[in-house]
Amino acid sequence: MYAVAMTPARGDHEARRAEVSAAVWRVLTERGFAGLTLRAVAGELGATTGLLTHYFPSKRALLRYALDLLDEAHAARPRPHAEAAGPDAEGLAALRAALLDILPLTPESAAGSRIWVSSWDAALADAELAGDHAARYRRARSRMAEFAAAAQRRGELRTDRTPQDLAGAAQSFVLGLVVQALFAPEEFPPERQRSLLDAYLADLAPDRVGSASSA
Amino acid sequence: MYAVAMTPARGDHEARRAEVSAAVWRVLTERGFAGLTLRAVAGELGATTGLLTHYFPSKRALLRYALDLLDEAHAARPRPHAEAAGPDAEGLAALRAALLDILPLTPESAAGSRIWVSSWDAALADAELAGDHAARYRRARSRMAEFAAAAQRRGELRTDRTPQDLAGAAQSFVLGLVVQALFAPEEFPPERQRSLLDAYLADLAPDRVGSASSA
DNA sequence: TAGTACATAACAAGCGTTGGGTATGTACGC
DNA sequence: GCGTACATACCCAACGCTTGTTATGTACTA
Repeated sequence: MYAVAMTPARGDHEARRAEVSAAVWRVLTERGFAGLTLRAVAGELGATTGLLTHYFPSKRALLRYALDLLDEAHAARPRPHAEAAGPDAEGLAALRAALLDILPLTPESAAGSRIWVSSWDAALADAELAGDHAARYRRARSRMAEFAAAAQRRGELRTDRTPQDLAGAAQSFVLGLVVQALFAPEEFPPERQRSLLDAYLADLAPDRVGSASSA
Repeated sequence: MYAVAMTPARGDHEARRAEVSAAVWRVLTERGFAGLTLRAVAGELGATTGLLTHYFPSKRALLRYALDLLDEAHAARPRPHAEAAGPDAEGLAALRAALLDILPLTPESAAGSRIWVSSWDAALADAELAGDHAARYRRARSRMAEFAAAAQRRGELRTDRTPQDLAGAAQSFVLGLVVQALFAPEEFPPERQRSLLDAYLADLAPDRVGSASSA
């Protein structure tokens, strides 16, 4: 339950930190990094900056924790696409599910995407944040590379590319689609995002022989 | 000539504004948007904030002008890829050239990419800036859609997709590749960016019969 | 009584912006 | 050719405000 608990079991330190992080997310989606101030976060929380400094030593620490938590929450959340593909989906279905999970197909995931895109500026200017991001994307890539390798073994993906190239290319495609969808949501509605992704994946199928024959 | 003229022909208003914009670019590449202050720009220029306010009514105006000028400069710059493909290249070659021009293949274009990615946060929080960006990307997409349509007519691209879908997908792919290259430059060196793009375009070829893709 | 969980208030630093001051031009009547 | 008049191009100093951070006070809990 994500109810807006007034006070979360006084003394529950970790829950309070999570609540603060959620307030950070809200501020980021609404005002971007330029609008992320301690007072804005506190206001979003109905509290004062004194609360924030009680739980976090600095603004940077607060931000890193919020981003970490967002990433974890994304990884741990119920995944409609992954489950639709079956909990132990392998190969192409798993790859497709992983890619779909990145796209801003719902308002909530759009808010999350918005935060990640926004965080790129801060990250590129801060070595530590950049390292966090690089690690995150690398991890996602290697996970997808495993799916791609399995898909190749199953004959679902063309084998004239390495799984790493397939994963890197697919992640590129999806990340770029996220950006475009954020800037032109009416031009890239969920259905089109899905169809573009499926078209992309269809082109990665192994060469079919004789499907349309001509000399 | 891009010499660092000490004073650009006193009275040359526009040249000064361009110089200021260049200083903005430098600050953005080095410190990101969080570090973009009038004092930083002035310091980069060896001047004071008085100079800036003399040429621009506000910081926002200064930023918009700098981004506009960066976009124009990109569009007008000598294009090695476009020229290699021939000045009047059409179809797939033109599309490939346009896509290559977006990738951060050189340190200079990497700096430009860095600025654009950084600007996404500010843009997503500012309707006017977001409009500028959306217009820019839309324009680029429609240009590429024309190339794609020509390529289809020439039999260079598969025809079971609309030119708009092909352009949108290609731009997504390239934008995402830009992001990944910025965060993991050692993993996405220029050669790999190029080969990933070429692999992507190869998959968009019309279905070939019987010729397993040579690789 | 001790400690946690805050609110409150103040701090110095830095921000965008403003306005006054000062050179350095250009225009023009003489 | 020269002095006056005015505009341009800046520097400099200061304004009011916001920022992250710190210190202090206070209520509640155990």
